[in-house]
Amino acid sequence: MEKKKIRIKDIAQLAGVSIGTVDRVLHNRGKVSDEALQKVLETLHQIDYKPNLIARTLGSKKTYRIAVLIPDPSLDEYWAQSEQGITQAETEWAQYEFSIEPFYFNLYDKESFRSVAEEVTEANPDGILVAPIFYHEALPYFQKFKDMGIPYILFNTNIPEVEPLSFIGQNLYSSGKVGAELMCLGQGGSGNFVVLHINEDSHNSIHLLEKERGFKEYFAEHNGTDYNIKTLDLGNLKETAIEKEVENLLADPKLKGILVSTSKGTSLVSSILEKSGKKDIRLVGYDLLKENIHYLRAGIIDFLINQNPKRQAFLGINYLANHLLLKKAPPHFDLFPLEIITQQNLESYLESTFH
Amino acid sequence: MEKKKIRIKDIAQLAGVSIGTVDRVLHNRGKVSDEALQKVLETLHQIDYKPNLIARTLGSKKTYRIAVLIPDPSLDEYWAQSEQGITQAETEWAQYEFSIEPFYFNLYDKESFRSVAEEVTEANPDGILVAPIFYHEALPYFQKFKDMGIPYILFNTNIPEVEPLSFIGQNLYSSGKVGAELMCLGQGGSGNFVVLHINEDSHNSIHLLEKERGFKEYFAEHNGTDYNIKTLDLGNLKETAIEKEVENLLADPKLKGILVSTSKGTSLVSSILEKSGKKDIRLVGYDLLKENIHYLRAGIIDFLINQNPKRQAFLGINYLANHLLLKKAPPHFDLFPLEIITQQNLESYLESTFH
DNA sequence: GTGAAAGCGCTAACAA
DNA sequence: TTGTTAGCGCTTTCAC
Repeated sequence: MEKKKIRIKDIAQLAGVSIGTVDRVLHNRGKVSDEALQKVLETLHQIDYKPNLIARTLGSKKTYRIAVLIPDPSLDEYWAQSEQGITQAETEWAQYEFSIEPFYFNLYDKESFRSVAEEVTEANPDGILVAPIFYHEALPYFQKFKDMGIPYILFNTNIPEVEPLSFIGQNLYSSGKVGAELMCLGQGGSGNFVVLHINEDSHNSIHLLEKERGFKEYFAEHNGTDYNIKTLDLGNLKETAIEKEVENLLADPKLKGILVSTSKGTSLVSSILEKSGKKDIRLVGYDLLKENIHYLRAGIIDFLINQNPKRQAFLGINYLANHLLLKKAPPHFDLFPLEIITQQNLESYLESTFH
Repeated sequence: MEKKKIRIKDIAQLAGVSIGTVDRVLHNRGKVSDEALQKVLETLHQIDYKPNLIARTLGSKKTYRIAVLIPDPSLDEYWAQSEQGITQAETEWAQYEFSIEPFYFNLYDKESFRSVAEEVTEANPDGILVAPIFYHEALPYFQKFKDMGIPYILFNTNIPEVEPLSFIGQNLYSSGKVGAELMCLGQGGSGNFVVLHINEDSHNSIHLLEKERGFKEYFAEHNGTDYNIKTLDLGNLKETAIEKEVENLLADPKLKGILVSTSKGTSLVSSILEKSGKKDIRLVGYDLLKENIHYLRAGIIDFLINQNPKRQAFLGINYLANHLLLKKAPPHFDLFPLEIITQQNLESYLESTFH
């Protein structure tokens, strides 16, 4: 049971070489003669050496630089919450040699993503945390990062084929199903239902389409034929135009419920629904934005699904830091639970440490 | 922006004393003259010193011992989940010199709590994590721990008057309200509803009574007079007797729903309800036990409220470790969100790293 | 190619 | 009561 720890010094002694040589072998850096190499490798085989990571980081003066590539937090409350998570992780790691360099792109501008991603490659960081919401624009950069040997972690939106070190986020297909379940809860599944995409380019974002797919699948699984699902994509319209469209929807007497696929869109639709005075439309949306909290309390929004952007980003930095500093591999996937927020459990989410 | 790190050495220089003295002040160990003390405290005030924990653990050979005082995990699935959280925390802190010593008592035997708590005091650990489910039996031990200067953190059940370093758990009053909300969702609030306490000594546990209080309060706030709430305490009965009682309940044609206040009780009631064949009774219970998961999937249970025992225990160890190692104060309260589990979001909870 | 030696920031033992 | 110093295990530099 009681294994005494083996140090580099011990290996050196056993192999009959110096500490420096062992170090060179362990990290294959510097030049080592074949003879020495063999001796060290052999003793390494015979024993179970576990490097003391604490000593390693203390001894090394390297400071790691992590780049964060996300939408500009000052333009969007959802991303502001992500940024909070990053800041929190930053302070927790402050004692070590870490620096976090933010790179913000415009949520509505693919070009800006491109140019900012370019800056990231120029900065040549030791690790990257990125929310790749523009699929096509992001792809080539991951190839670059890979070529440069820079590890990257994705959050919010996954692109499995770029093989990130880790993905942090939710299963959006399931998310859509949960949305549908909440839609039907207690009111049956018959009538007209709408999925609303607002404020993002839904064609380019698997993101929203996945939610839509799950939503429809739930109905297909659970209901007869007595329902109708409509999808509306208001991504490119101005606010007044969106308002018109939503009002049109609400005019439908058979409309039973709306799922809004984005957090910001949820606020917008809530305000329109409130103005309309209609009380019997079930509204399900996303995330604990200020306005959404307000409308949930007011009973306009019936349910929110929480994506927990703050914690997503927080864990992203944590995983990267652990990987770089302690060579500790993060999970390949960290899929967050699909948290359902209602009037009654809302406060418990707001009070708890991580929301 | 660019804060360079402050070392003990720097403080010593600024204060005009030696690093030994600074160390003594920081940890108030050894003797320090008032004059030196003042000088050091003053410079400490002026700067923001963050000790390098890596260097500290490397330099120190102290190994901290944390005692964990909880119900025997092998006798109860809920507590088995707590234990998992402890194990996980243990591995995360493994690199530092930490050891965790478990002390298990019998969930159904107050005497065993007493004797095991006695063992804890004899072990004289550096910190204690405890789930004080027996109120009266626990009280005197906290006094002892306090006298011995051992910090303790409570989870699951709070006893504010013993002034723990931290409490980790849920607001049970709100939990009862959420239970009531889920009870009424989509089916209105009229009819007969029951709160069932099973398998624990509810008189001695504020725990369950708080949930009950919240449950009733919700109805008082939201409904007219067209409802009826009954409380049933089956704590001391045998399984067959419980079964009888529940069957009696189910015979009531006006019965609309049941809230079961314990996780184990939830399983039991589910099996009875399933056998009865009644499909229209709404059942709300607690926690992701294996059986509960089964009954939720089968549609017998409509909603589960997740208390997240694993994470509660995990954070307990974490807070203790941070306190001991980093002198970092944990939050006085860490109130967990009241997570609502449905058929559709269940998998996302099971898949996610922390459940 | 290799070994020796000086740190990294902190603790703890020792001398003064 | 105070200052000095030798580690902790590893990295990194610098002679040889």
